[in-house]
Order: sequence, then structure tokens, then C-alpha cells
Amino acid sequence: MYAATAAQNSGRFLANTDAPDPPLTLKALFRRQALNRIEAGSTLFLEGDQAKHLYEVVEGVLRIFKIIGDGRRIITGFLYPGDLVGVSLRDRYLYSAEAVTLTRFRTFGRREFQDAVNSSPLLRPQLFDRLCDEMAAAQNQMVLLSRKGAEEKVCSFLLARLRHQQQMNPLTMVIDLPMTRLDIADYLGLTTETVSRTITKLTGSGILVPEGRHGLRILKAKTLENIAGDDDQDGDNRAARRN
Amino acid sequence: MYAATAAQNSGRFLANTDAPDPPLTLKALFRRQALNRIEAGSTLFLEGDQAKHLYEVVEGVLRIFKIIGDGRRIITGFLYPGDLVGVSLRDRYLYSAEAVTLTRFRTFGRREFQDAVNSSPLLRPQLFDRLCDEMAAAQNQMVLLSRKGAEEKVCSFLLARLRHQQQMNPLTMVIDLPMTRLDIADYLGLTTETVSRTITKLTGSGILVPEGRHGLRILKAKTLENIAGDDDQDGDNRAARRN
DNA sequence: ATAATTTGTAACAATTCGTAACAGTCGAGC
DNA sequence: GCTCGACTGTTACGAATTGTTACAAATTAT
Repeated sequence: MYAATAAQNSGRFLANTDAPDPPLTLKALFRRQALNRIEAGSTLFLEGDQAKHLYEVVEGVLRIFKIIGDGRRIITGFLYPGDLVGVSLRDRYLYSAEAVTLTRFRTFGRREFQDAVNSSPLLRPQLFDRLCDEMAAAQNQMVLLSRKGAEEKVCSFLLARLRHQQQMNPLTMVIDLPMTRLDIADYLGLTTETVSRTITKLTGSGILVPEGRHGLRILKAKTLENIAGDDDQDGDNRAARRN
Repeated sequence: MYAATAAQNSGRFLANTDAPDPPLTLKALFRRQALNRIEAGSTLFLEGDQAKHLYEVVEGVLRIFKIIGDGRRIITGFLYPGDLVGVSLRDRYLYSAEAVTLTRFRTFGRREFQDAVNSSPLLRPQLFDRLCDEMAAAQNQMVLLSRKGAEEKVCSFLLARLRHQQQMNPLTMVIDLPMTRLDIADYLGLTTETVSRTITKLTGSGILVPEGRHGLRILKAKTLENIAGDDDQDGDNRAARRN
């Protein structure tokens, strides 16, 4: 498998990088691309644009969303460091992408990306797995949007955020929410007021307490889980299961 | 492109089909598989099952759905002839699949399928395009579920069905709805009553008339489009667009 | 024909929305 | 460091949509 010419991934300081040692992972593909940044609120691309590039979020948070006729906005996802944007589409972006916070990212030409993945038996399954995960997330979101009440929606969202942040910091019980209430509302199919009301209610129940401007400290994670009801199985949540 | 050995697609009656002329399309992959059938209401597979196979619907309609804790059901999609089921998942089914009507289908081992696609530069982009279309559909469904009212939901659904049936029969204005009101409700995030109410209202507006048990004749397709509001753009629907 | 399922209608209830007023936070500039 | 102003978030309340419950009608299955 391609005797190491220089080094796996390090030592690429001689500008002329024309010997493309084949990357072993999707992330490695991006690693040589220049790092760009956009300010909070700026647009990365618009729905319907010719999809010439795709992006890897390195730092910050993006929102991807669709707007329908009368201005209603639907945020179909938030993207965090490590996520790829603009993969699962044919030739035009299906959604717009904006920075929630100052965001650093790497860019890759779609054509080149497709070629690279297409010619690498290692990369192909990685891409496929990403698409599958994206699909699974979309389906869970459909469940949330169509059949969950406001409290369940908010708890599901908070729980997902908590889990995500615990991947990096396993002990933490504090959720950082860089997006606004409007963003959260448009992601959960609610209004800002309902999001506020619900968080207030959860605070009143002692499930969480606000911590700083954009932070929430989770006090009763188990209760949060129970309300979120994210179990894919039949019975009730966790405990309490006899009729 | 592989000189035709026997015939493109016909003449495969000698049982021993061991010379695997490489299929040019995904559909061709399935064509040699045996045809199975399941009765209306029967289960093809369950959410969480080990995903050993994938399926191509040949005739009939399937519903794929998830059930959450207290029995709420979410139909994430209906599958019609030509659709593949069980592709975009890692190793367990993300949803259950049942037959809405008597359904004929072909089965393929997932392992073999992956191998076949993986080794064919022709098949790979076809699979990728299918996944992208599936993703696009999921996102449109998120829009529908999170921000559309009952009337918009029903009209969007009916319009999609009409378009689908016009692909086969371009002139028809009659929609066949083999699924029950409950199925439709669980697909649109409504209740059967609301679906009924809405269809009654649309009938009252002269937009459509019931035709037989499972049929609806569309009288004002344009109006249906306007209510559905499925345009991905900014302004109002189709016409009327000057401020 | 009878039973079971599905669909339709109506009155009522519940949740979420929409509007509005108010409070809190952050940043700019003094 | 402080004040002002803009933006974001919170709370309250009336309104609207959809869900709930109940029942009747229609269709299909036994």
C-alpha cells in the first residue's frame, strides 16, 4: 500500500505538494486545504447555488436551513467541528448555510472530492457511513418534528447537545448553546416564546439551571432523558414499565 | 461497453446464470433475483433487525415507520415500484417496513450488494444519487412537518402523489391512495380526523372530488400547488410576484 | 348477514401560537 | 467605568389550530 514517501501526515512544509500521498481518511483529505473563516451571521452558501465546493467545519457552528414562500425558516441542522457540509446533494445546494458563531472551515472542490473518494476503496465506505448517519439523524428529526410536544422537543435537543459535548469533555454537565432561541425554535418547529417557556419550566422543575448567557447546567440528566423519550424501543422510558 | 453476450435483458431462462455479466444499472442488479410477495399488512422487517438484505419494490406499496415509547407511530416514507429499501443504513434497520397493499419485491444480500456496487464505477454514482434524492426528500419532509399547517401538508402530499402517478400516466388527474387515513396522518404528523376534515374542506372548495373508495380526482391542480407551497424560492407561488 | 374496520362529522379540550410589554445582556462610545 | 441603544430573551394572555372524544355511516371481511 504505497510505501510511505515522506511521512503519513506530518512534514509537509515544502510548498510543492504535488505528490498526493493518498489520504486514509476523509478528514485527512481536507487537512491540506487552507483554513478559511467567516464571521457570525455570514453566509457560506445559498440554497440553489451551484454546488462547487464542500466544506469541513474546523471550529465554530453553522446552521443549515431552508426558507419557504412566506419567510418561514426551517433549520435542518447545526454543524459542528468535524462535520462535512455539502456532501449529500447532486449539483445544487439543498439548503443555505450560515455561521452561528465565528467559524473556521476548510474548502474542497466537489469534483475533486468525488474523484478522490471514488478512487479510494478506503474512503468510499467512510463517505457511505457518513451519509447513513446523516440519514439516520434526518429520520430522528422527522420523529421529533411530527410527534413530539414542545417539552419533548426541547429535552431531546438539550440531551443531544449534552451528549455531543460529553464526547469531548465526558464529565461536563453544562451545555453551551451558541445559537439564539430563534435558531433553536426554527430547528425544533416551535416559536422562540415556546422555547423560552419550556426552558423556564424545566428550570422550575429543577432539571436544569441557566449558567451564564448561553449556558445550561443539567441537574437531572435522567429526568431529561425520560422526557425526551428518545428510546427507539416499545415500552416506556427506562424504568416504570408495568401495566 | 461489454458486447452483448446473449441479449440485454431478455432471454435468461437457462437456470445456470453463473456468468455474471456485470449489471449496468442498480435495477439490473436485482433483475435476476427471485420475485417474492407479502400480503397487505405483513411485515417485511422490523426496526433494529440485523440488516442482512435490501429490497426492491416491484409492485405494490410499502410503508416504513418508527414507533416511539408510548406507541406513537411516524411513517417516514411510502415506497413504490422501483424504490429500494434498506440501503442507507449501517447494519441495523432504522425503521420497520410493512406492506400497505399486496407487494412484490426482489431481495438482495446487503454484503453482495455492497460488493457489487463497490466494484462498479458505473453503479457507484447511481447509488450516490439515490442517497442524495433520499436525503432531499427527507429534508423536504422536515419542512413539511415543522412549518406547514394541516391544509398545506395534505395538499403537498396529494400533489406529490399526483406527480408520481403522472410519471406513469401523464394525463391522469385521479390519485389513488392505497394507504389508510391513519397512514396518511402518521406520515403528515396529523390525526385521521384532521386529514378527513381537510379533504372534506378541499372537496368543498371544488379543488377535488372523491372518486371511489381510494381515489381522488383533482379538479384544480394549480390551486393545489398554491396551497401546498412547495416552491423552494423566496417570492409567492408561481404567478403573483410583484411588490 | 353480521362483525370488524375504516372513514366522516361534530362538540369540546388542550397545546401552541401570536401579540405585546418588559427585562436582561452586550457592545459602542463617551 | 458608565450610559445608551440594539438585540435577545422572558412572561402573560387571548386567539387559533389541531387533537380528543364520541358516535354514525360506509365499506370490507368473515
